[in-house]
Amino acid sequence: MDHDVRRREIGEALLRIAYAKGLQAASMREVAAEAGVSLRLVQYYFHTKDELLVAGLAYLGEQLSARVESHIRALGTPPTPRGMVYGTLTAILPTDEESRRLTRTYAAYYTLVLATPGMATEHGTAYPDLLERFLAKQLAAGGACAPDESATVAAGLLAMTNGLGSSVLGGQRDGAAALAVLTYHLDRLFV
Amino acid sequence: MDHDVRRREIGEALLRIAYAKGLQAASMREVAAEAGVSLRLVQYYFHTKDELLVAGLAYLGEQLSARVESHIRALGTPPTPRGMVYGTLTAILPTDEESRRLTRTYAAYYTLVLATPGMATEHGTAYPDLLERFLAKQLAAGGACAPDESATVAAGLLAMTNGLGSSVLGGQRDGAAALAVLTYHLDRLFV
DNA sequence: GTTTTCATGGTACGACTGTACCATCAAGCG
DNA sequence: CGCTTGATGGTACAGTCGTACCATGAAAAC
Repeated sequence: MDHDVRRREIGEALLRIAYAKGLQAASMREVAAEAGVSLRLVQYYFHTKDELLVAGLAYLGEQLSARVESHIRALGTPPTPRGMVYGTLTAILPTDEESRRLTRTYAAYYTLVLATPGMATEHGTAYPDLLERFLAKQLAAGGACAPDESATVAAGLLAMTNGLGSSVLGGQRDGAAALAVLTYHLDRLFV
Repeated sequence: MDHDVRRREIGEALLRIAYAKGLQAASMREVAAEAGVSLRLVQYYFHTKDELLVAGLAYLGEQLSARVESHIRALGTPPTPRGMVYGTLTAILPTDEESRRLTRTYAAYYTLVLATPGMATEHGTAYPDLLERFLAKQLAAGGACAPDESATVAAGLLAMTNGLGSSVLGGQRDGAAALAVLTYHLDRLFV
């Protein structure tokens, strides 16, 4: 069987466990059972647990960026700057099943990433920075703020979205309420 | 020796470990060593590990709210609504040693709280909600926004602050940059 | 056809983990 | 004085963890 396919299957099993029970519940044996393979196979395709965890984070990053892209693309043509910003931020806000899955799984990785310096930087999670620059460009293009302030506004907006996502995951409010808060602030920006 | 004092000592040891190495590194033995007591004593004062973790979270919550209060009080009299908002939000942004300690330790608890439904609600962390209402009142009093929008603005502001805090902890930017983003948005609100 | 390589299974090992159990010592109380 | 109660120490137990080791079958290479 194809190596990459197998690795992905096992990686997805890890992400399912991380989503449902958190990373601390993700032992090698648990992942093997979830993927329907033997413990030895998990060891075979990922020599060590760290390798498995890192691969899982990479898969998750792929899925997240794919979701953002498809969300923007679904806005139809031509996408206005306002639509780009709206589409990007709503893509990473846990409002539907998929985004809830992605954000919650990412949250499961959060403490691990914090406790492991260099995990985010080395393994494909410079993504927030990229997103922020993209947002800044769209904000400036849309005339939502002065060009020299776009970076600041973008940073604030992305941080707000992440913070709202956390509050949704924590049960403080539901996705609709979070979306309302976000759109209120977006509407204030775009005239 | 006083029971409460002992419990607090051990709880603080737990928080130190959570801050430095994350909660997953906080075993009973590790906590005992950090507190300079025997494993048996940790068991004696906290019958189970869950009890210890919950107590640690409670201590952390105390410290966080104490920090917010003292930060507001340090603004001098009379505190303006703008000062209240500014003081509250900068208190929970990791800009100095103490706030970095508090937020990072809280972040260590984050996944545990998410994975344990009812942990936040049952054990003294309805705090975000309280904070949000307080902010909303100050925003309305300060004329920063229409009274019927103050809840939305407060929610957005608190979410932004939390998101900025996450980015600081994740190494995406430093505390000063986060503070700059926050003050920019606050200045836009208060005339 | 033999041999090497790859993929897979099973299992054992040592190091942890949380918790339970037993012993000891001091203090207070009858 | 004797006895109970609270505080502490040490340690054992059962389970789980990541990882290493050995075996086997199948396919491919020579």
